[in-house]
Order: sequence, then C-alpha cells, then structure tokens
Amino acid sequence: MKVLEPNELDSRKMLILKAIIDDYIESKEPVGSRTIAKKYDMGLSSATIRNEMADLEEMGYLSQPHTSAGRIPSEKGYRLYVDRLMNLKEQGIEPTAEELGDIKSHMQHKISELSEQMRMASEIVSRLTDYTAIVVSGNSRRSMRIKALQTVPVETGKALILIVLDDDRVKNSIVSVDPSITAEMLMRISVQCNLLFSGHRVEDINMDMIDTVAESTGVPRMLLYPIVEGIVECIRKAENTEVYTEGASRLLAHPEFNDIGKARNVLELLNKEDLLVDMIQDCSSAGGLVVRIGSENKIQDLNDCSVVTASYSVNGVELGTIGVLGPTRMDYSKVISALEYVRKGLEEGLGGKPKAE
Amino acid sequence: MKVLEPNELDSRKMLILKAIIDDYIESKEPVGSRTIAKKYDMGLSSATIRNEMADLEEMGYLSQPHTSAGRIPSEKGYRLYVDRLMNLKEQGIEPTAEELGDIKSHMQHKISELSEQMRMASEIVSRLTDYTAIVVSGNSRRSMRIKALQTVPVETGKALILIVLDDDRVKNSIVSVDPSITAEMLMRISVQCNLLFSGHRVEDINMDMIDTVAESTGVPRMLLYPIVEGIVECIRKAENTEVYTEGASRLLAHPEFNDIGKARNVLELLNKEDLLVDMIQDCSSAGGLVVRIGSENKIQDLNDCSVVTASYSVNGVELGTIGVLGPTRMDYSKVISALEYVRKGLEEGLGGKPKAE
DNA sequence: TGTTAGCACTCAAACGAAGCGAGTGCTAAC
DNA sequence: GTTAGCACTCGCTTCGTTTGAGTGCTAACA
Repeated sequence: MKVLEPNELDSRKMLILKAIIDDYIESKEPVGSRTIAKKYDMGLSSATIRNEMADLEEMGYLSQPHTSAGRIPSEKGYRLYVDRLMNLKEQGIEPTAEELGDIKSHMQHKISELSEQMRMASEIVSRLTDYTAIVVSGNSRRSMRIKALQTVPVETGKALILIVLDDDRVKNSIVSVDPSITAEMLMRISVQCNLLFSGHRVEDINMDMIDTVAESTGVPRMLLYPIVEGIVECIRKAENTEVYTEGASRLLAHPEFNDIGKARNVLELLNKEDLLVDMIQDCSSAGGLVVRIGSENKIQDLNDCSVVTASYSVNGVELGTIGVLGPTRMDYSKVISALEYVRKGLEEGLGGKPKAE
Repeated sequence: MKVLEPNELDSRKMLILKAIIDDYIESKEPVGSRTIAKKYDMGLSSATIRNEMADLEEMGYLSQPHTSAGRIPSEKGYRLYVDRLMNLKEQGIEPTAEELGDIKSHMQHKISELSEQMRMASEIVSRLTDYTAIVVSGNSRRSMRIKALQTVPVETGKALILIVLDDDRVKNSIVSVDPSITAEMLMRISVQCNLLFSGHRVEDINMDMIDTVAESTGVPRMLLYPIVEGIVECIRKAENTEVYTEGASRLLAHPEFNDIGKARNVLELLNKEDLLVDMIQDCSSAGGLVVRIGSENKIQDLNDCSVVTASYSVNGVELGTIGVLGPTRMDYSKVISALEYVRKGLEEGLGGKPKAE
C-alpha cells in the first residue's frame, strides 16, 4: 500500500472527498456526483465532480459497490479523512443536562471506585455515539503499591484477606485456615502484615517477609501458608484487567449489521474477553487517542468495523482505556468528541482536584 | 381462555400432540400430517392424523401459520406439553468430561464466592442449551446476618469499611473520615464494631449501637457518622441483587431471531437489569423450577420467548436464581435437565458438604 | 485546457406473473 | 372409525420486465 504523500491531492479533490465521506456517514448510502454538486455547492457541475471522483477512485480513496452506484470511501479514504479532513464537532456532542447531572453526581460521590466510574463513562459514551463501548480498566503493566493489608477473622477456620491498593481498589478473598488460629492471632497477624507490607509494591513481597511475620507473631509458618495463598489470590484479582462491554445491542441498529451473520460474529466477539483486552491494549499502547479503521485491526471479524480508543491517566499512571466499536462508516468526529469529553470528566474526577480547563 | 380439563383429550390426541411438538422443536418447521404419519408410525394414516390435528387446532393446542402450511403448537399446546407430555432427557445432557472438570475445579476451589459460582453455572447452562442464561444472585427478601464488620485505616482521612455476611459475601466501601481519626482509633472502633455487630441481623443495627461504640471507644459521635454511612453503603451493596447475562449472542443463532428487529428488542431488554430482576424473581417466588411460556411472561418484548428458571437454596435459604431465555419453541426438556444438573452442582458446592446423590 | 451538457449504457432493486409443492379439508368408500 | 383420493389454497421460488440512479464518454464551449 502506497504511503500518503501530502500533495498527491489538490485541495479541490480533498474538498470533494470530504464532502463524499461526510455525506456517506450521514446518509449511509453510496454517494453520487449529483448529490455532491447539489448539496455542497462548490460551483462545479456533476460532470466535473464525476471526473474527480473517477480520479479519487483510481487513487484508492473511493470505491464503487457496483458500476451503476455511487461511491463509498475506502479504508484509505477514511484514514485520510480522520487524519486531515474531518472537522471535530465541538457542539451537539455535549451530553444533555440530565446526563451531565448523572456524571457529576457520580463523580462527586465520595466513594470513588475506578471500575464504577469507567462503567458509568462507557455508558455515556455508548449512549452519545450509539455504538458499543468497551472498557478495559486496570493496567497489568504498572506496578501497584499496597496501601493496607489486613487479615480479618470471619469464623473459626475461616479468614478474610484484604488488600487496599494505591488507586483505592479493594480486593479480598476468603480462605480456610487451620482451626487452631484464633481471632486474636489473626489480629496480630493483621497488624504485622499491615506494618510490613503497607507502602510496598506488590512484587516486593517475598518469603522472607512471611518469615518475619511468623517470627514476630509467633504463629507457625505452616499455618500462614493459606494466608499467603489468599494474598496471592488478591493480587491476582488486582492484576486482572477487567473488561466490560456496554450497549452491544446498539450495533444492531446500524444497517451494516442487518446481515444477521455479521451481527452474530461481532456480538460473539464481544464475549471473548481476552481478545478484547488484547485489541484495546494494543491500541492504548500506541498513545492517547487511537483510531483503527477496518483491517487496521488485527481481529478478522472486525474488518468491517472501526475502533476508537482513549486512555485515561492520572498523575501519569495509565488506569484504563475506553474504546468505541462501530461500523467502518462511523461518525468519527462524534466518537472522538465523546471520548474526549468523558476522558476529561474521568481524569478530573479521578484526580480528585479539578483542574482549570 | 378455557381451563384445561384432564380428560378433554384422549390418549391418541395426546400422543399426536406430543409427536407434533417434538418434531417442531427439532425441525423448527411447521409439521404436516404426513410427517407425523411417516416418522412416528402409530398405525394411522395421514388422513386420520389430519382429522385429529383439526380437532387439536379447534381446541386451541395448535395453530396454522397459514392455510397451506403444517401446524405449530400454540402457547396452550406448549403448556400441556411441558406439564404432562414431554419426557425429560436423562442422557445426552451431561456435560462433556472437559466441562465436568471445569465445574469440579471451580467448585473445589477453596475460595468460594457465590457470584463467581453462579456465573460459572450460567455459562455452563448457556453452553449446554444454546440459549441465553440469566443469573440473579442475592436475595433482597431474606435478612442477612453479619459475620464480621471491620474498619480499616487506609491513609489519613480515609477508612475502609468492611462487612462479611453469613453467606460469605464480602462488601466494602471507602469513606472519607475526619483527619483527626488515627489508625489506632480506627482499630479500636473496628474491635468494638465487630464485637457489637457480629452475629446480628442487618436490620438490627440502630443508632443506639453507634452510641455504644462512641462511648466505649471515646471517639466523638460526630466523627463516627461517615463510618455509619460506609456501613449503610455496604449494606446497600449487599442488598442489591446482582444480575448477569451469559450468551446473549447465542439467541441470534435461532431462526426466530432472524428478524433483526425482534433480535434487537430482546437484546436490548437484556440490558435492562431492573426488568430482568423483576421477571426472574417473579418466577422464583413461585417455587423451584418454573416455566413461563410466551405471554405468560409479563414483559411484552418476550412474547415470543419462554423463560425457565431454577432457584438455588442452601440450608433453606434461597441464594439466587438461574434462568434460561429462549424462543417459545425451545427444547424445554433439554433446558430443564440442564438447569437441574447445575442446580445440583451448585447446591452441593455451596453447601460445603457433598451429599450422596 | 478545464468545464459542462448530453447521451448511451449499466445494473441493483422493485414488481409481477407463472409454476411448484407441501399441506389442507372434504367426500365417499371401506 | 379409518382411509384413499381429489380439488384447493397459498407461500415460496423463478424468471422476465421495468425503473431509475448513477456512470463514462464525447463533443462543444469558455
């Protein structure tokens, strides 16, 4: 595939291409020369436009579903459109007053939970855009610090292990312990663990520390093992990136999914969490806001779809990514604006202190 | 609508009705008299069957999509089928060895979490039946006991409230507290709370108890309020029934959802958690295993669907419900067997001690 | 040389008639 | 009561026709 050279296209061709894509995104129908000549009066006749369209097709920016139909953008066309042609919608994308209230009230809620907020955000994005939102929260690559670690007696033979991470996520697991472990012993273990582990990174935990706990609490090492297991389990849960999909059924409203087979493929894909995580993280690693058009995506079943992702960071730490999945003919401008909008909201909400815009 | 009288139908009509429904469930096509005469040789000619079919139609058990087509069961027909005609499949429904391993390994996992197990079970049910599974876990009507309640210092001005319930569910919330509250104070509060609340029912908690905590710890009552708020929040979370849907896309494989509009209606419905909870709980209140056929369901959009639900109890306490959603023409026998199967598994797993079969 | 009017051509989609065939109801005979 | 036979119904498929949006090309024009 040839790399785009800036002056390959004169400005008139650009203008026409933009008009075609704009129209196609709106009308969902192949665009003919007459439509462009009439609707976007650029002082040219349909015949001229026709010639230009033929050129654009030859250059690979457009294609024809069949001879006697209008033109539709190719992937290359969309790419150029996204990179250089489209104008970002600044207005009309703002959520309704009601939705705004929703967000605000959620954000101001004292109890801040990352995954809850991401969920909330994804719902807004999906509703604003009418496409499906995919949320991946958590970031297995960053190293987490432990804020607090406690062991809590539940009943004889059962203990709860609890970890609070530096992003205020809480993970816990219940383990069976030797019945000889009393509530009082657990309390001591708890104090020691807290003292020893708080402020440390997850990967700093090692067997020596366990030994220290055993010594200082007087609890036999053997009996501590289930507790260590519980800690490991908590960490595993914390490392697990969570995926969540919102508004899958919205996709069915778009004509490109009228084919039930295609619809099914995509919907089934949305259940495959590992694939989704891969896909989204693949994008997010490339930077802030990424647009993947059609086959730019590695997943075969998404060849007729585009994905736009935005990553969220607070204090330089990437906490999650929200992606929007829609047909290749999506309203890129709307999607990007919506994502930017909730990103701002999320980052302010999560950061705690609202920044000046 | 006339109520079914047991001897309204002679046994031959019953046999024919059963054959028709069996065939329809399998073939997904209207069933003609010739098919029945040939496939299920009951020593009758197609003409005779035709007469009987005409009778059955008149009685409301069958209907014709159009004059020159075969018959399909009506809701009344399905009802009779489910109640008295169908034979439960005992074989062929058992999960594959692989799936069995899956279940076992999950069930034996020491760390037992209700919602995780229900999720697992729902996936199995959905896979076995090829329909959508709906899980509602938690039961707002039963009164929960608190096994443990703790407050954990997280950092200055932040505390974690933690509740362990009698079914081993763990709920927590992080609240902002007055910075003057030290970790040491929180520990004391924790001990007192645990002492005071453990073993009590959620609804037993009252302001007097808070006062007691304030007195015995010497922490001003005012400063305890955020903590109370956290407790309330935990309880709210615990009372929230959780809903979860598995395998929604499987529905699309069935011909009755070839119509994209219908498919969309149902898929959208699956996002409406409150409606789902209502529906499932409405069934589960009626007893163990419930079949709702077509319009027996209150939800309009599900008029072409049936729902089969099974509730799970341990020690007489209802913990959750799994439902299967499919087209009215679902394989009821298969669905019921599958639900029974995982119910057994779940109840054994949750009860702790495996019972003899 | 670029633009435009005009015209022949293409082809998917919409429409309609014809034929097929699965299935029925009815009648008459067994 | 059962069955064979037959006329009839009606949705589906097939196939030819028409329609119309849209094109490419050519020739004339500025």
